[in-house]
Amino acid sequence: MMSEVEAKTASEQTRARLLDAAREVFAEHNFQGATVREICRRAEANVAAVNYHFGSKEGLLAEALNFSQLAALQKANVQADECPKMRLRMFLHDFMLMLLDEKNASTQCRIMARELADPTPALDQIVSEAIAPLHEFLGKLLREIIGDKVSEAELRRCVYSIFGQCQFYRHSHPVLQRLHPKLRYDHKEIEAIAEHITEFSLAGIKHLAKK
Amino acid sequence: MMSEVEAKTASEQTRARLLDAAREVFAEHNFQGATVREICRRAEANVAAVNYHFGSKEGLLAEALNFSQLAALQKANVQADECPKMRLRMFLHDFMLMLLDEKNASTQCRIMARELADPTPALDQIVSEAIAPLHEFLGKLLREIIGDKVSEAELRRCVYSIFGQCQFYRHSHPVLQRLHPKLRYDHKEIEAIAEHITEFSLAGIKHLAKK
DNA sequence: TTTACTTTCAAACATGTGTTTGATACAGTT
DNA sequence: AACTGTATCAAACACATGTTTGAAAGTAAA
Repeated sequence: MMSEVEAKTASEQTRARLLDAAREVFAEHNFQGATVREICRRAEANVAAVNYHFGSKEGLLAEALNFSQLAALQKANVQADECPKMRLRMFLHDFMLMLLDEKNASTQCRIMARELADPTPALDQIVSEAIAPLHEFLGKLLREIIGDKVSEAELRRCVYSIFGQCQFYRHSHPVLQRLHPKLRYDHKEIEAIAEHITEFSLAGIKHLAKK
Repeated sequence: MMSEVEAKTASEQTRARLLDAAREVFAEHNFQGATVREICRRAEANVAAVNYHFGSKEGLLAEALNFSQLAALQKANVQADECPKMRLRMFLHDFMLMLLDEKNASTQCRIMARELADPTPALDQIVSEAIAPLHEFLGKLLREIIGDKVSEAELRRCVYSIFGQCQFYRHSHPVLQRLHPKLRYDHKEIEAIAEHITEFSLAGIKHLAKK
């Protein structure tokens, strides 16, 4: 995930530290709940630093967003020399790892999840830069599997069905933890989840294709 | 959905007005974002009323939660004289109506969705009183369809797959609105969604059962 | 070194928050 | 009518928030 603190000047370093800290705090609390003071405390910067470098708390959030990992995932998938079903399996595997692996930089996903629940102006940016391309990507992939018999509206609902299953494990994590306290999102569990979603969804898709 | 303002004494009426207003405001903002002053303004009560009648903002939230509609839905479904597949279809239809119909009292669902994103002590109550029974209900229903060949863990993932699809339309509503501004959750659309989830999921379940 | 500019800092500002207070109005009982 | 416990109210309290300010420290070119 690479931290950003490798810049040059002292000013650039504080900027980078602020961005790192902001990603952490925005991932832990929603926009309203995250405080500038907490971010600055973790970045070891003065409270005024956020407004000096980013204009406002909102400006900081906008710059803290980073979708490069998500874009890379899609690019690698498109370039992979595999059949559509296999690419769906690969995508769900990589996507769920990104979504659930705690050691990884899923901070971006967490921030996005919080924006869904309580939108700020940043959601427009997230939708146009990250979610819309992602939905288009999966739509095209499903179209390769499903053929031309299925309407555009039905295809879209299949995309929703898949992302819905994926996001459930992130959104409902607080609930699942209470229902099954032993639950841990380790590598093995994540792969089992991805495999389940793949099988479940492929069956659903095929059924709709031949109906 | 029946408002609660039909009580006896003046004190009970303000209590009821406060609860109604609280459900509205908690549904619109998350717990932190909802302000006592806004609730009291809508209830046409004094700011001190919340603490007088409910002890605190948290106490108000705890009393504002109400899962009777959800429980009634399950009870009716269990008592229905239909085959399991048909009961799944009925459940998803009713559940999605409850989840998405804006005219209906989906305020409870909205509050629950907000608690998922940013848990407060009320989430424990929500999980034990509403979500755990709901998951158990759907688990039993799926077991009737899927038979005994599938492990408990796989069955649970099927439950997750279904609820994931359902919740997606609520959680991601802000996103879907931006992606497809013409989208409206009218009765017809909700029924189409429920039908899609039913077909998609039944295919997924059957596939896992015979694997 | 001097100068001009950028960056940091402690403090203050303005506002919004949940909660408390003490007085006042109201209800029902005697 | 007088009394008593309850409910309402405006005001204040205590605290947290994002942001601004003006001075101090730092930086780099002349």
